[in-house]
Amino acid sequence: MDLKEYANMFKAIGDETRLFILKKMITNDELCACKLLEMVNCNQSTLSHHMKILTDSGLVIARKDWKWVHYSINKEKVELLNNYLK
Amino acid sequence: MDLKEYANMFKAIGDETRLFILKKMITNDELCACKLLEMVNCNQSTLSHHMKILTDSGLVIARKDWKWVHYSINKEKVELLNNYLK
DNA sequence: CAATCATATTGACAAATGTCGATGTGATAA
DNA sequence: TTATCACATCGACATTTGTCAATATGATTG
Repeated sequence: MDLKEYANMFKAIGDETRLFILKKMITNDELCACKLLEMVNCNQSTLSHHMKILTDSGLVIARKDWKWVHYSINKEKVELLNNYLK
Repeated sequence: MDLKEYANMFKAIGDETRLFILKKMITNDELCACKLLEMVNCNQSTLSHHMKILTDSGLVIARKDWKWVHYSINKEKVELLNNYLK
């Protein structure tokens, strides 16, 4: 975990929609894409794009189950982020 | 402090150069622009631009003294950021 | 097989971003 | 006054970003 990766994680949540999603995921354990789509007020492809950025950053984990994808927080990475500016 | 402001703070440090600067400022109390310029490996106007983004976000405070501008962490805001994802 | 479902990918676009050189500003010094 | 200093602003540019409609994928169901 170097500076670049941290910057990338901060960038991932430096967007209102994605920060909203991450907040929801903190209190919801797991959420599938369709549930998120109801909450988020954007296009399905846009949501998919946002989720890719969040998972690529490492902050979010995607778990495929049947036809659904369940997203959850990567607690370890969020913890690292919370401690990085101390 | 609403979602938008938080997203904006995260975005401010979602850039490698600016995250580097903020990290330096955590361990250095106050730094003037010219000191930062030595550390950062970018153009003076570029640095000025980055500092504006950091101060606009609220994470950094600028104090003008003679011809120098001294930048320092806004501890309160950084603390809020550290607690936002819990 | 064809149809449906949840999600991903593609292509396109306007808007935002990071960067630089050049210039402006406002204060101090000679 | 002119020159210098520290920093900000402007103008330009290539790159990245967020967004959507359309289409693709891959698994399930009829």
